[in-house]
Formats: sequence, structure tokens, C-alpha cells
Amino acid sequence: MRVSREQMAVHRRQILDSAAKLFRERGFDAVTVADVMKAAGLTHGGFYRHFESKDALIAAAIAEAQTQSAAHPDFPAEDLDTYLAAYLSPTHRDHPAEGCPVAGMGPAAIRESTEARQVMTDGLHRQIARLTQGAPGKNAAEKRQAAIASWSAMVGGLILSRLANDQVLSNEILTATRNAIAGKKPA
Amino acid sequence: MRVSREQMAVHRRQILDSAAKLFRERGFDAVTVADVMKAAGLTHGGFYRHFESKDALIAAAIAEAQTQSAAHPDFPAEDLDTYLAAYLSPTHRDHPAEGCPVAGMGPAAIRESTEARQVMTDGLHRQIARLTQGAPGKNAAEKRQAAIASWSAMVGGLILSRLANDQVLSNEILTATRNAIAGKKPA
DNA sequence: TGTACATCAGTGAACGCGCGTTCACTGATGTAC
DNA sequence: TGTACATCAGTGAACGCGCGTTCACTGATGTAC
Repeated sequence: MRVSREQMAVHRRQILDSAAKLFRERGFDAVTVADVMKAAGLTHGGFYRHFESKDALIAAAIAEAQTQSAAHPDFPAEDLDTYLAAYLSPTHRDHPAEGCPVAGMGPAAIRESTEARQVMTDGLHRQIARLTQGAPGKNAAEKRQAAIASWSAMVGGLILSRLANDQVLSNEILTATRNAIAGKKPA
Repeated sequence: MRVSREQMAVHRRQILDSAAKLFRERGFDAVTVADVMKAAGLTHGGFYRHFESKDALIAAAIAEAQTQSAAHPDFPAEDLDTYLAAYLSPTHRDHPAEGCPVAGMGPAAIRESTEARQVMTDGLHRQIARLTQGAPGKNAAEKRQAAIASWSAMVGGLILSRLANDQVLSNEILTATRNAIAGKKPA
């Protein structure tokens, strides 16, 4: 049965939100269109009234995750110290579904559509710009270099900590990477 | 037709080598058992004389890629400066099939079998130990922290540079991350 | 060393399942008058 | 404002394809005597 335009807009947001979470948690391939629709409280047949294809959903879900991430109060990218502590935390490591889209979907997005990669690239530019605001350095070039390098280390550190099967190593990676970015010696 | 034990061993190495390359290049899901066997010069039906399942191949291919990577003369992990320059280079970025297994397969391995994650974790331990040898620091703890943080930044930087659709940004990520790890200012 | 037989690596067709996508249908929404 | 009709969001069955895996078969290898 047909639903109102408002209701349809609500459904679209539910689909995007579910997809953004599921893709970060399980990856693009392991999540089916039916999985996303079910998580959104709908059936799979209606999917194509909202998106042209699964590929289109992937690109839109990446953008959605970026928007949510950028607006998340626990992750203020302009404030490097606060951001760093939240980003390289066990909580973030253990909750990819609500976490960083770059760490959760970036590596897989390398092999996705041009649209998906473009959305990711746009997000990278914005993220680096935000991090540059709070990065250390005597001039713009130094700040930007510090921002990029910190971002590389944060993304890499989070991925490695998620990869390590060994709890001790996983925590050590988080702590060591966090300390090094902040310019601290080991405890 | 049956082949000699020596020939079979050769085939096994060809399968592993093909898988190690293809998985790094296209990811686990996009590469089929038939793809791997074809690249090894065989047909898909014989695969199960060599491996119990595709999952078993994935774990073995990760180990194979690690072994090859660790023995690669261009990537001497004990020598941080040389390693860094090779790791965060356009050549490495553009040739994932022969490149770092962690950057190429690590993020996807997070969602693979326990065996695959274990192989990755063992490799992480060895890689950190090697990097620690050439890492700066006044004592063992400082060296180890520097090694882990450098490794995080290298893996993250390589992944981000591969993700960026934008050639200028991609190169900037490589250079900025390289400079920051080496303790250099922007040029 | 030679011979007869058992083994088994590799082949290619086939199986079964799950996935992305399509489609006929339903009935509430939206619109034209 | 009310009414008649067209639209179309959502449903659930079905389609078609590709994949991992299995299987009957082949013929060279390996082994027992």
C-alpha cells in the first residue's frame, strides 16, 4: 500500500541509517539488500523505489555515515586531543557500526564504484581540513602535515587494533599510537 | 591425470602465489576459487585436493603474502628510513598485488575466520618486533612505542592514499605521513 | 629390474544455494474537477 | 469541500546468475611383489 510522502522520507532515512551501520559492521558484501530493508523495518521488494541499485545505496550510505560522524559530539575533529582520545579508544574499536566510516568502510570502498570513492575522497578533504584547525605547527603547511599524518596514524591504529586477535596487543596499539601522536613517552 | 608429488607441490605454490596476489588486489569476495585456479594454470575442480575450503585458502594466502613480504629486499623492516620510503611510495600504492598484506587484506581479514585473524595477528607481532629494531628511542619501551605508532601511520597512510580519487591529495598523504614519521618539516 | 594393480591429482559437468533485481498486485495517497 | 480516478510505495513471489562445492571419470604415478 502506498504511503505518504512524509512516511516515504522517513523510510528512506531508516534505510540509509541501517545501511550506514550494517556496512560499517559487516562490510558491503556480507550485507544484503534484504538485510538492510529488514533492519529498516521493510521488505526487500520496495528497495528499488528508493535507490537505483545496491551500488547507489553504498555510495549514499557512505555519505550518510560521514554526515553522522562529522556531527557526533564525542568526535570533535577540530579539537585534536579530545578527538584522539575518543578515536583510539577501546569503545570506538569495539563499536564499528557507530564509528568512523573511513576505518569501517574505506578499505573496501577502494574497490567500489567511482561514486563511492568520490564520496570518500570528498570526506577525506573535509576531515583533513577540520583536523588542520586543531593541529600543532608554526604555519599552515606544518599544521596541515601534522593533521594528515595524525589522521593516517589514527585510521591505521584503529584498523590494526581491530585486526589483532590478541587483547593485549590490541590495547597496546591504541595506547602507543595515541601517545606518539600526542607527543608523549610510554607510561 | 595424476601428477607427481613434486608437480603437485609446484601447483600448490602456484595456487598460493596467485591467491596471495589476487586477494590483495581485488579482495577476498571478488576473487573466486575458479579465478585463483585459472591464474595458477589449473581448473577449479582440482582445488579441493589442495585446500579444504576457500576459507582455508584465505588463511594460507595471508601467511604466504606475509612470508613473501618479510623476505622482500625492497622492504627491510629493520631499517626504518628505507622501509618508510618504500612503503609510502607511489609505486607501492599503485601495486597492491605485490604489496603489504596488512594494507591489502587486513581490514577485510577482521571479518574473516578466526584462523585468518590469527595469522594476521602473528604477523603483526613479528612486524612490530622487526620495526622496533630500527626505531628511535632511548630505551626498549620508547623504541617499541615508536615502532607501533610508525606502523599505524604507514598502514593508515597507504590505505588513505589508495582511497583518495584525487591524485594530488593521494600524493600529499604519502609525503606528509612520510615526513611526519621521519620527523621532517614540510618541504 | 619388471610387471600388475591401486591410488589419486586434475578435469569439467553438475548441484544447490543465496543474492541482486524484477514484477504483478494491493490499497492508501494525491490530484483534478 | 467532496468525489472519482490516477498514481505509486510497499509486498512477496519469482527470475537468473554466479559462486562454493561435489562428483564421476581419466590416466599417470607410486607401490607391492
